[in-house]
Amino acid sequence: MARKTGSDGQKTARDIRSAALRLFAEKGYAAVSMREIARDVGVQAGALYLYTPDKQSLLADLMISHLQDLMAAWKTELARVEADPVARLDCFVRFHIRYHLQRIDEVFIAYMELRNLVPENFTRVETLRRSYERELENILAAGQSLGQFKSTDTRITPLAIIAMLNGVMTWFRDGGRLSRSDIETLYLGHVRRLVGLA
Amino acid sequence: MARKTGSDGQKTARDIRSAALRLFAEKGYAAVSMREIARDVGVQAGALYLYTPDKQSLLADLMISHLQDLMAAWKTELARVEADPVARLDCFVRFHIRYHLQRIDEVFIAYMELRNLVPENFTRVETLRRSYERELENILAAGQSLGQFKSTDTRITPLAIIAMLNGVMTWFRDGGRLSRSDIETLYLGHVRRLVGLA
DNA sequence: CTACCATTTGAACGATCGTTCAATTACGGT
DNA sequence: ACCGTAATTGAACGATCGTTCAAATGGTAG
Repeated sequence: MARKTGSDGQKTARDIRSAALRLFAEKGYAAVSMREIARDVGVQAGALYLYTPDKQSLLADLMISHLQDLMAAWKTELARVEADPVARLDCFVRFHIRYHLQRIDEVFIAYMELRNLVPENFTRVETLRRSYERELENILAAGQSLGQFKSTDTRITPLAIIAMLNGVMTWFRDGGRLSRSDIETLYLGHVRRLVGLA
Repeated sequence: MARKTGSDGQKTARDIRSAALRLFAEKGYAAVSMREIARDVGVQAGALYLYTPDKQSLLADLMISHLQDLMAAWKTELARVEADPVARLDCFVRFHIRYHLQRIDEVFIAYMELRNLVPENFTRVETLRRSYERELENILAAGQSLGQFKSTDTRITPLAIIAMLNGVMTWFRDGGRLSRSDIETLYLGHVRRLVGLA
């Protein structure tokens, strides 16, 4: 028994990625076997290797894709906003929350599975994260130089803000007391005050 | 060959805990074998079972102990502070950063290894975390009712603050540009502004 | 219809895992 | 010195892991 009726390589590829993403986020990379991913997709473990060279590449690819997509999406969003640092900060906060709340599993692995990357992949992921963080740094630096934001450490304050925003992804669930829009607004308030805006 | 000269059960117990803590934090629970922990300590894997019923108990114990110690330490600290919410908030922020910067591995596993707990242990850990979070909630609620802090969501704002504080543990290293005391002061500034102070 | 490529299976390899337990040795108290 | 308990070893069990690959089957184009 081999190839099955109706098999579709492109669909299988997508299914593998999405199963891996979900299972890695839920149980952790090391705790999820290739057999478990395969079972979830409905194939045998050996089939996965037609789509990924190995387990590590599967994880790295998921993480790197996420960060690249994030950056591309941010750039698109940024292009729609006026150059004013206050408007950009608002935009960043809302974007970050909205984008990540739609990709909770990606956020999880992007932050929690760094330990499972081999050095080369770790470096690539770190570099991508760093460039995203630098976007917020630039906004804060511009706002501070215009006297709009309080003068703070422009390397540390962005880290603080992003950590705070990312915290949402650990507890938020649709159907709770607060809507996604509520969260955006609440956290925008936190951030605005934190940087010294009303 | 069996018991070795100079063996000391109490020392071995301590060594096992500290090796497990370090390795779990560094590589993740699922990625670390009992053999690796044993090797680190200088015994065989079978020896670990004199000290812990199983691997899961080792993890759960590390996490639960940490949270219990944290709460005890916080209560001790709190007893030294006047009842003023502003003073208490300051105290909480400095305490949280100082305490956790001395226990980076514990923080790591307390947040990153929840997924690897069996339901019963998960519940116990969640309960302990929740009671710590409630301490900050109480401070904020008191400060808001006295008009000292801006009126915000007293469930969400503490989560935001703790997430932000915990972010420090992912990047701080001694010997960098900022000292621990610098970090405390910087983050206290963030938090004070965030709650509408200063 | 045929040939070729795509897709999948299932068996197997070498490796490691969590855990158990009988045997061995060390230590301390009487 | 002797005995009982503590501490450790090392072998082994049953299980699972990541990965490879030859064989088998499906689908499509000419």
